[in-house]
Amino acid sequence: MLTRKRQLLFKKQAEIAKAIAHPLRIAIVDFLKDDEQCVCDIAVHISPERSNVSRHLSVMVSAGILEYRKEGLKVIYKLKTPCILEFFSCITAVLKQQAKENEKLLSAL
Amino acid sequence: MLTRKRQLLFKKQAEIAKAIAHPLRIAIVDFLKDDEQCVCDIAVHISPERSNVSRHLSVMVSAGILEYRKEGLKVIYKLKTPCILEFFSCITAVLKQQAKENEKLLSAL
DNA sequence: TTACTATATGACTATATACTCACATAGTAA
DNA sequence: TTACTATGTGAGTATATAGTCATATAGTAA
Repeated sequence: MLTRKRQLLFKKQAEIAKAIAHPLRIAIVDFLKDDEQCVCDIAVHISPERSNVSRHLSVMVSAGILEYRKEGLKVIYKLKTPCILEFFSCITAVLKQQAKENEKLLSAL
Repeated sequence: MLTRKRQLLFKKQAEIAKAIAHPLRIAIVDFLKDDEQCVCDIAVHISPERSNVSRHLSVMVSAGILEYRKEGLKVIYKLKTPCILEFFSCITAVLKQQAKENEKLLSAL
């Protein structure tokens, strides 16, 4: 059985993974990959529902994925742990494999 | 705004991320990192609730993270996309950074 | 001060997810 | 056939998450 210590580790890891596991949040992370951005620009780029964007941003801040600074009226978010981006290269690999399998299946029909 | 195509991509990526984002599922992936394992051993190692373990396994199979084969009565699961493991090294980096910050905060009190 | 802009949050509803129990299925062995 | 073992699933409840609207806060500018 798992030790308490390992259980705690897996729980923490799951919290971080959960904080990424949403289409809009992934879109936000992708949008932030090169540069920090204000909520205003994130909203324009990702989704017009400001309050929803705010919530998604705060989920990722709580999880330690993003950080922000205030500049006048604007709040500017940026990736705190850019290695998150590597995660997507793996996910993309999973998706490619799935596509390959579907292709195989299709050609067998 | 996001194109439909990119929205679809982010949705797919989120599905895969969601399939990992659970403490038990992470524990299972970790348990499978070196070798394939039957449900019986996974249950012994991770959690005694067989039906719950079954469900978590099927979530990850649907997402394309795991695959399985049957051998007699046993069903043996293995990682289909081992790059998932790299994901954890990033998550661990996030956790380490958080720990460092907490330390800093503590020493400032 | 008032009016304005950018962002965050409370409260609510809708939906998704996790867990549990009982039962079903499928393979094994007598 | 019956009895057994390993695994999966239906149905229910409990909990978590997402999205929306209205409102609050904080900074700016007149």
